[in-house]
Amino acid sequence: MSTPHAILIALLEKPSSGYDLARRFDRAIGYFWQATHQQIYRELGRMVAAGWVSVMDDAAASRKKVYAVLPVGRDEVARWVRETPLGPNERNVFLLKLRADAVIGPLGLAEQLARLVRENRARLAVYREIEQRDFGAAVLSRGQALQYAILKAGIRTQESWLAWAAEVGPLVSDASPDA
Amino acid sequence: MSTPHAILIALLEKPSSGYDLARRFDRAIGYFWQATHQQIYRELGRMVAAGWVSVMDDAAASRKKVYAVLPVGRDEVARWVRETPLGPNERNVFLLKLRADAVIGPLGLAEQLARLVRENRARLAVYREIEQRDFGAAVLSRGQALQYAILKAGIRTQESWLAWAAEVGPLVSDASPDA
DNA sequence: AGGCGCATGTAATGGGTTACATGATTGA
DNA sequence: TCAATCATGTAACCCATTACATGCGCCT
Repeated sequence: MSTPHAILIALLEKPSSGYDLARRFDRAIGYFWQATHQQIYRELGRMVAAGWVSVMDDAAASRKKVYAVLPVGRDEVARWVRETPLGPNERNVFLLKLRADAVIGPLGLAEQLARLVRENRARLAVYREIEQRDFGAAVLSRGQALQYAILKAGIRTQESWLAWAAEVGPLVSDASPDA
Repeated sequence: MSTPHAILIALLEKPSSGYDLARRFDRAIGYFWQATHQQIYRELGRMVAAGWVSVMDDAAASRKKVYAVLPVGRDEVARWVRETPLGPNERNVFLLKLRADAVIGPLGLAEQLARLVRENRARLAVYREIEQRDFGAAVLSRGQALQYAILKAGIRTQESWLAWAAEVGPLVSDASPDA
């Protein structure tokens, strides 16, 4: 999932301490992208060394260090979003890139989305074939019914994601809306 | 995800060689549960040592080793399905357990499914609150629209999974259908 | 005075990923 | 005979997970 970039993006949204980051990753953020506080502290250390983020002692809470993304780190996020190809099945990574796109201007995600859509459509077609071939019978045994249920989980997931993708498409389209 | 148990269950469905297992994990199976051939060979070695599976040279293809699950391994699968609690967000692990349930009799998954349903309903409620609180405005900026899209991905996922769970419920219910 | 939550870290383990390696079979 | 696929493995690295550790501040 690329923990460092997930952290960078979270810091772009709001500069935070390691502790606060850990809490954010425990809450809403953590449903898609997970990181423990140990990973967070380790990556923060590395990223400070790399010059991607800065550290400052919090004025209010004495023993708190607030991390913020430096321009170099911002560029690194943009580079990662643009250049790192998405594996199949990496929808949550795409969501992470969307988050980056929401914070720092448009990054041209249309092509990557289109690719995901193509792959997921293809997978859905495969599932549909299996469905017709293996589960066409009127009566299924318990085992078959369960295997069918597993397949249906896949089918539903694909369909629901594709419907979502159709909605987001316009938001990441490179062409201006009314050109 | 527990690679060893994923392999055991795949072997229960069909005794295979390491190579064939790797191919199965590359295809349909691998959409939910992934394992490279190196992991597979390592785990097969361990499980043979543990007495969970047996090895036999394939009669047809000379240099092929066919692995099959022994009774002890079968019991281990049943134990794992029953006793290992599901973390939140481990829906694919539940699917893996369903596959085990499909191969070796009913294993009493109703309770675990009910728990997942409760958790996912709660999460959906949280998302709905965020939706109303943060995205009620008529006009959203580009960034807000994208953040909303990310939230909607979560909402859709929850809804679609809950609909699926409602369908599977009867299949794993412990009570007999018409008692 | 003691316990709990805050806040930051270190250390060790185990598993996943990648690269490397070998030999046998099949088809062009 | 050359390349590609089959089939099995070893080795090294990196990362995630778990456990351990420390000290401050607040509340009772």
